[in-house]
Amino acid sequence: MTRKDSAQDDLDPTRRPVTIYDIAQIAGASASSVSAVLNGTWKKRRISARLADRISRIAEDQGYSINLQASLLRRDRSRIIGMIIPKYDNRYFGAIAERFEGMARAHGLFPVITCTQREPALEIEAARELLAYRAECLIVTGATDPERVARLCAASGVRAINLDLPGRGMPSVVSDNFAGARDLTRLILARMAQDFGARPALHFIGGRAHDHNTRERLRGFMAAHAEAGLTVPDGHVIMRGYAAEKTEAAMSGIRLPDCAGLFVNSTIALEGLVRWLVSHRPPPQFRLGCFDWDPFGAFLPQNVGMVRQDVGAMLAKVFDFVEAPPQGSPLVQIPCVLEPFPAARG
Amino acid sequence: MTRKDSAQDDLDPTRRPVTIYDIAQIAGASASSVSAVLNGTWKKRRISARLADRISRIAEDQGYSINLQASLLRRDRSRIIGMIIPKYDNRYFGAIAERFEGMARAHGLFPVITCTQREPALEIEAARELLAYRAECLIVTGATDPERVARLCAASGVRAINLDLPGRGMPSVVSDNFAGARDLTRLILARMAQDFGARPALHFIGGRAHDHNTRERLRGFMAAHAEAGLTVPDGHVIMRGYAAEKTEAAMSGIRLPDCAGLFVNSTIALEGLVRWLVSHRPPPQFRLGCFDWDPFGAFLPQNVGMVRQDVGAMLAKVFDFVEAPPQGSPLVQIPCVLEPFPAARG
DNA sequence: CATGGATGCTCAACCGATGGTGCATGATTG
DNA sequence: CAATCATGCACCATCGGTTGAGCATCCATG
Repeated sequence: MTRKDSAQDDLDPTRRPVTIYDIAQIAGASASSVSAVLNGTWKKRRISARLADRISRIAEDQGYSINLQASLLRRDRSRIIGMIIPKYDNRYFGAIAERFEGMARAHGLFPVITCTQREPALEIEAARELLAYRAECLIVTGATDPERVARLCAASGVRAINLDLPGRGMPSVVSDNFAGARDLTRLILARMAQDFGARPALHFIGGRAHDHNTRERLRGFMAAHAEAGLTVPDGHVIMRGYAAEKTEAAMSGIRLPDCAGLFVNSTIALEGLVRWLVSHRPPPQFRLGCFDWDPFGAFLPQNVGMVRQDVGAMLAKVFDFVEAPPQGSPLVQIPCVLEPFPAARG
Repeated sequence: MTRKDSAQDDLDPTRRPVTIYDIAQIAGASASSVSAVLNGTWKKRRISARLADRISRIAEDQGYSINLQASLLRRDRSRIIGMIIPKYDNRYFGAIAERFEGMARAHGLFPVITCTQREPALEIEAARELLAYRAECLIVTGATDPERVARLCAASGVRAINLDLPGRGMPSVVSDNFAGARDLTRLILARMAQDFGARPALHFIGGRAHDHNTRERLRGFMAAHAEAGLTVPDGHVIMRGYAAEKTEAAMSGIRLPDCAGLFVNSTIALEGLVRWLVSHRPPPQFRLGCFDWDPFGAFLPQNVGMVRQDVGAMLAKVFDFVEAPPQGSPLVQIPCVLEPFPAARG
């Protein structure tokens, strides 16, 4: 094989990628013509179809790949849309990431997602990096300190949109956590009445006391109790964070009554609960409901229903804001979907 | 507020980001000095600490953010490492994405992940895009056509590493699907013998017949039957794809014997099975095991165990290859971890 | 006081693509 | 046959950093 078969002789790691100058040389044309042909502006620039054809062919068999670094440097828009997200590995955030990518592509944007492990330092770091790549817009999902990120973006003139958690000074799209939690609490109470003829105040487990979503859900939880004429004792609300281990430990630390109902705040907390269930017998009369959805969560026999956040609707709203920046900093609440499970299963 | 408070007066979307030239102007220094100071090479370039300090301070309060597009264009390395992955929204791929990001950052690389929905066209598209961003290396996870991607990368002189599925012509890191499936099959058979005193040939459900992993797992499934002196009837192997709906439909299409054991090939198939279980009664004597792990899968009462792929070990090997490109195209198999669940639960 | 070496900084050529401007040619018109 | 216009292309500045090379200045040395 001679050196000339360009795209074929691989293996050489020192070979630099083909540029428009290489192609210009081969075609006996100028780099600007090559550029025009390859980015589709050749008609406007009055390049002949003959030359356009020749250049396209050469680019093809040289395996040309545009250098977006260079292209974007020159252009005014990067078409990069960034997202920072706490985790990938649960269904809620997994679904957000996946839908976000799909919708971004559908809008002709290049999505870059970074996962920040709920660590404030990583969030800032990730935001900086996305800004350095000149992202046009940043979607800030479930951030611990969205305002800090918002300031960073504002300083660079980049728009930021909050998802999942609200923040001052930027548009936010969140679930209607209050209504979702209230409805779920009602459901658990109703099922307990139906199955056990009793309606004790429920326990609330998981999340962080200062987290907006947890607060809203707790508010809904309380509202449902209030409307049922129930008072929730202090010890019934247990918020030690989102990690599964923390929930597992918390469960070991309390004594549930013989007839108990549990409001589980997130599938991660549910995972902890489920670990606890392996080694401890649940109370004889036991029901639970979970805020957030997981396909397998439905198969816990005591689970009466799950609240599913409407990821599609949330992202649709986010992209509305991307397309048409809103006035001010609206807070949009998207209704959740309550999925009750069939009764009488355990 | 006067116009001079640079980083503070936000809101103006037409404002261009601050460049090293702006800073040079303010500092009364040259752009090259600013560049040297801001990228840490100033000592080597014999810039005085005094000037370095002044420049740093100015950069700080101008809210300077380097334009990586420009920086990377000039440098030889992009430090971008790309990954294409079929989905985010199951625990296996979610864990891969999350670990990958963490490890990439630990190696000083910028991870960019793209999710391809198992669509060959999207895979190629995504690979092209990552190459256009001049990624230094591409991790190809669970691709439907890894060789095509490999050719694309080779043509650009970019290294590609296969993860989860092997491919010719590039290093591959995959699970030891054969051993994992064999061990899981043994476990299911043993539990059925223990619980029901019977050991019928199991059913295998989920996956695609031409998928490498499915083939290997089927081989392990068969090997375990063979060593137990069992023959697997033709109708027992049902491979109609990975989607949950397909598994659900497939389950409705077969009649399980009264004493049945199921090898479920992936948690996605398990999700389908679980949907089927809602509306249909399982056979009176029923056990299952699942290849792939999910925290909630453990709570299906008939589930005797799950095979967990060792994502940490797989990615560690991948990054070994990233750091030190191997000779040739080795295929590394990483052992899976079988997690048996406590017996006597249903 | 010439010589040599450090010190502190600037100049200018890149990296690869883009697009405004302008120069030849050939075709068309008065 | 000159004037006008369309056609087909090339030239070159530019985007924002990076970096080899080089120019002053200052201090120490013989």
